[in-house]
Amino acid sequence: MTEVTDSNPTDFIRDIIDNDLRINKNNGRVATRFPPEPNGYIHIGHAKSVCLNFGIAAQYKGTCNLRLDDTDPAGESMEYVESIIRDIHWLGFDWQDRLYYASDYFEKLYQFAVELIKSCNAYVCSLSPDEIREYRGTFTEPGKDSPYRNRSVEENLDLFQRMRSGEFADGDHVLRAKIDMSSPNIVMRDPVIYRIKREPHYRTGTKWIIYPMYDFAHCLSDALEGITHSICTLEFENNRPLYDWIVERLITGNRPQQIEFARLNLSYTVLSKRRLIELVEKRYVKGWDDPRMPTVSGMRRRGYTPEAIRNFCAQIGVAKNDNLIDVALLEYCVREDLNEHAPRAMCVLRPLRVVIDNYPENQVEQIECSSHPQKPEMGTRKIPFSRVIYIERDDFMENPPKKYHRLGPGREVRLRNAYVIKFESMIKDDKTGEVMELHCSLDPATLNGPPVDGRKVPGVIHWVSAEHCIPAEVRLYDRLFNIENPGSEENFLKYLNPISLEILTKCYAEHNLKNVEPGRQFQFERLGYFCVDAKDSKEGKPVFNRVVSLRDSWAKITGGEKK
RNA sequence: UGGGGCGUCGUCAAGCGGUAAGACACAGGAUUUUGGUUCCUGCAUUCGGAGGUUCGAAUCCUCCCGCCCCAGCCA
Repeated sequence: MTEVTDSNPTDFIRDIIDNDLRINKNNGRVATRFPPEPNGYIHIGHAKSVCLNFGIAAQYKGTCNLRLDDTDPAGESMEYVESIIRDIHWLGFDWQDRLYYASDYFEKLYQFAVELIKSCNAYVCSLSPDEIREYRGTFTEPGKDSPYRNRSVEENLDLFQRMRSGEFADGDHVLRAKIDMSSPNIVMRDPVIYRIKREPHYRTGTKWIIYPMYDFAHCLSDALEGITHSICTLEFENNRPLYDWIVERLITGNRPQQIEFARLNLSYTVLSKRRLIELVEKRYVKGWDDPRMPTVSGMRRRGYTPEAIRNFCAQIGVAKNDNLIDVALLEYCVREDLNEHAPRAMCVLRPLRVVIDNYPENQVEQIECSSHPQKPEMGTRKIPFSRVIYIERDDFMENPPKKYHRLGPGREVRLRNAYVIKFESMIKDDKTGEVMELHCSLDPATLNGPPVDGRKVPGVIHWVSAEHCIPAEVRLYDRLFNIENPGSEENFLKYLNPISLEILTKCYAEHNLKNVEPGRQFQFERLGYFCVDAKDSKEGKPVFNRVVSLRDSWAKITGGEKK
């Protein structure tokens, strides 16, 4: 885990906290929590919330708890809990000993429910699910009171106890808060707060047959933990009156305050858990950590850094406007971080063989080059140069367009960190006409400086020595969807990008990349930032994931076709 | 349709009655052995619209328009 030292942003939530502190609310205490349900992996949208909650705690010298909101056994599992813990730690945040589970509060929550029954604020309702819906009314018509609304406290207590002990089938009864069936806010029309569900819970097993609903469990969990500011997303705004209603009746002293902000939407991807689960389960991606996924584990495997993600979250801000953040901002944030920290290397993705005719057959020269052009402190490495090298296929064009700076008939280019070479001839495949090999000559005086006669060589291309390079697999990723806002489409799968992954198996990398640490990032010069895949790399045969390409102003000029 | 929320540059987002920050994107230019980095420069006379209050309004008032959320025994 890295220590978070990012500077503090400002937003409307921090304004509220500043004001609370000014009036000494909660005795100047600030306590937040991040409350995921362990039914999926967390994604970049959760990261926004993680940065907000943990960031506020750090800024105000308060605390932020991690609480697993596991009140619905369906779909929840320890695998998800473990992934959430791993991902938040990786992002750079820590909750010390404050790891909590809503399921640890089940007994307390049950007692709270009993209390609510005793104060005539809750009742057992025996309507069927369909009937409950009918009785609820609509946006324009008020609901009707349940015929069970006025059961006696004794009967309610008895029934609720028997719900717990397993006397009834799922759906036979529920516990409801007794509020107002004619409330214009549908959430307040006697909401269900406990249901019978015969489903084993990943932590409590078969101990419980009834489970509290979110609205009941969440606010009380906050209160039990002494949370001061309960930050959640906008869709819970309608639930805030219920949050307050419950807390007012059951909690004395300091009560937590719910504050809502707009969830993150990112262009060209989806962030709803339902849709991400669908991508995983229907195998459109290779798992939750597929490098194309916007999950934290997917981004980690892709090669994103925690710093980049945190900085992104700081850049996008916190407000209440619906938003669709341009994925270009995320890419900017990784480039910014990796440009600073990733050592440079050379790798040829689509090799073209080049023979330097005037270079001696058995000569090998070790060229020392820096690992970072602006940071000498990052050191140097040696790269062998020899008679036969590989260059990138599209760094040669037989009929180059105007302004093309690379190799072509009659042209010269600089080999990065090495000599200037000049095109002499090419060998083509008789049948296909494809260029198979180039023959060039080098200018021996150009290793450490420009040509002595003062001629300009505008192009620089990367290369590897054929004899010394190592084979590598490189995976190029593109956006998962080909429309800006797939999340707004019901049939979002229709817009999956068919070429979101391109696997190149015949790449050649400089020999220094032979045994690299999984998870390490490099800049492959002129191409982009690449990360050693932590799962599929083999000893001496690394697999590289492209994190993000370099900005490419040449591609912009030529129409931006993908490399 | 009842309720709740939101409308400031292409995308985010400051602004809290004193005359529109910043970031990304975009467009130019300089430097460059990465068509990278870095560095300059440009980019809302106007804040969803219309009225009103005021010496002065994105900020206050009124009406209108648009978008999002809520009718799970999900969270």
